[in-house]
Amino acid sequence: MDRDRPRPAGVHRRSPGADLPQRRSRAGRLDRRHDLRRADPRRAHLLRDDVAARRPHPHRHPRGCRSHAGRRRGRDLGRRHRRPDQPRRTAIHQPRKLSTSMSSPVRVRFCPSPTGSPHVGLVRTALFNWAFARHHGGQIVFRMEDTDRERSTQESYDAIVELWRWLGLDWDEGIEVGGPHGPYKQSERGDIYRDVLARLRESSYSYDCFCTNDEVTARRQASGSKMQGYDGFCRDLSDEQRAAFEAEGRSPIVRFRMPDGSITWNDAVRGDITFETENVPDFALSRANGDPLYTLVNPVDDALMEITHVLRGEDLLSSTPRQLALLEALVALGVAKEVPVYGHLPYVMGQGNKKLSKRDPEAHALAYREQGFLPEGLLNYLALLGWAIAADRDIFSMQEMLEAFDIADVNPNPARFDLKKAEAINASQMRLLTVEDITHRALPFLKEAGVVSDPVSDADAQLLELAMPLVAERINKLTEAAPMLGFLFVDEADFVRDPDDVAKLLDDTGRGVVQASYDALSGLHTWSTAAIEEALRVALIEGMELKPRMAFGPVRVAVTGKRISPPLFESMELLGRERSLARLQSALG
RNA sequence: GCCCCCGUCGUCUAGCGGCCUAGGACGUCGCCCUCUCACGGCGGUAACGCCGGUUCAAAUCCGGUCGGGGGUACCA
Repeated sequence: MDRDRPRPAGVHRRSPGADLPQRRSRAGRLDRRHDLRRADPRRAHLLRDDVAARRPHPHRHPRGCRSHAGRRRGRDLGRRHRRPDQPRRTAIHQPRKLSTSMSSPVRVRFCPSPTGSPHVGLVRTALFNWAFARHHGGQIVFRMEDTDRERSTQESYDAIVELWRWLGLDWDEGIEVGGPHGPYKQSERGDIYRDVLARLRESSYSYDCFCTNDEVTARRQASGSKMQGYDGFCRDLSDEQRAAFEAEGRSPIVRFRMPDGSITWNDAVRGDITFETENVPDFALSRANGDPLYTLVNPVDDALMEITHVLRGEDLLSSTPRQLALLEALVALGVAKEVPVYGHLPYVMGQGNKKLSKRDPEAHALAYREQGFLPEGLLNYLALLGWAIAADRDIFSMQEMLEAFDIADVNPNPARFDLKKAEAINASQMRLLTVEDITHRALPFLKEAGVVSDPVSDADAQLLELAMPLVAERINKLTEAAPMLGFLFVDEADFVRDPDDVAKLLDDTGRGVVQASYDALSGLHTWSTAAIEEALRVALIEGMELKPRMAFGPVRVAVTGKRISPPLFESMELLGRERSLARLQSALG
């Protein structure tokens, strides 16, 4: 075996600048940039603003352009039970010059699976793709990965589209809008996959495999191998062996033949990542019934849709060497033009140290809309999970984000989803809105809660316009407007007071305060905020020598029904003399 | 087991060898404002996982270690 042979220098992956250390730290992105800057200040700038977008071939060091002559070939690590007399494939997986011109436009994709309720991690990934593409003036393709017939649902599909539209994550081609690379639902691309699969089978990049899982496991156990995954048994089947399997009635799956050697790519978020392919078993491209698998369709569609940058979740990182190898095969077969740049975004974690799962209530993105979040608020918060616009600032618009966004600035470590902070960010975004805007956005919630009529009557609209300034500045979510405004809109017959608040504040003392208030207000000439306040202060603070807190509490409960309300005097002005006095009266029992 | 990723306050982050007795935000605690709530203002709390190495100088570079996470499918 040649396993002990020293590796040729510069094999496949090392940079020409051998003096430059291969750095890997928690801020790998910084190291990359630093290296680049040192290498050539002019390029450092380029990289930051343009090239980071359009990194060279993923198998090359960013400083790129190394010939692959010295690349390790045919390194046999003894895996896959290859017999010594068998020929060894060495030609595949030979990196080649690819047409990754700096000027080719950025193309990214959203590619959710319509299974279940869309997850905030999915939204964060989409947001970074969006910001990246928009920053570079690129295009976004929206593809629906619905190959899993069992789990894909129309409800989920609709929820995703609705969510994306609500968030304003727009796309240039894909589902719902069409485009030149359609269809954009994988379930409608069966012919394409069949065709690609056929070409792969004709080539030596793949082979038919007749093994069952149990057989593979049994062989692993028998050999004492600790490796997991497929063992390469069917790699070089003779015609006789093949015929024997077929005679047994077995139908094969198509397996990709992983090349020897190592695979390195320059991850847009993490820097160089290398896998020895001995640790990457041959993988299935299709089921025995011919159905293509994700392992095939995802890279094929990226290739066919001419995706230049694949920014996806960290959970897919370990499948990247397989995809890269397949993509290179597809390039060799003329199916793909080039291999995209890959970048792996960190996880969004939930409570504890687990990836936020669909079981966690915080995971459901659409729930935030129902809870009264602004799309700006959710997006702003999600952007903060792994990215920062500046050292001392975390409130920004999507416009500001797309201007500032650089994928190389994305922090590779996983982030925990913090609902409190999400709410605080949302609150800050809320304060940036005008009262008119908040009114407009709160309207569906007010209708839903039955506070205003639907459609809104003129009277309700008028009152709302006067009342919203009182609440707009004190709510942190859209849903908080309804409970604050209810007392103003409710019919007198339906007006009720919170029993707890009544018990606490409308005791004997409280009723005395209400009586005094009634007396002070019933004769008031002008029913205005200032006049009401003046009258009550004279009667309660000066007359009864009450602390303001003690004085106005009972009045508040009497008039608004709650301990917590918009400012009292303004509220009473809006409510009007008659209704205010009637409520004071009715509170007396 | 094997492979890969990640490691700065409780949480999200800034940090690009000296601007760091480590900055901001959320949370939390205290105070102020105040008719409730919310907003707003002021102040406090709290972190470079550990051990080596390189260097005049390390949160930052290198190695190791420990810890966390993911993958290891005819799922995606």
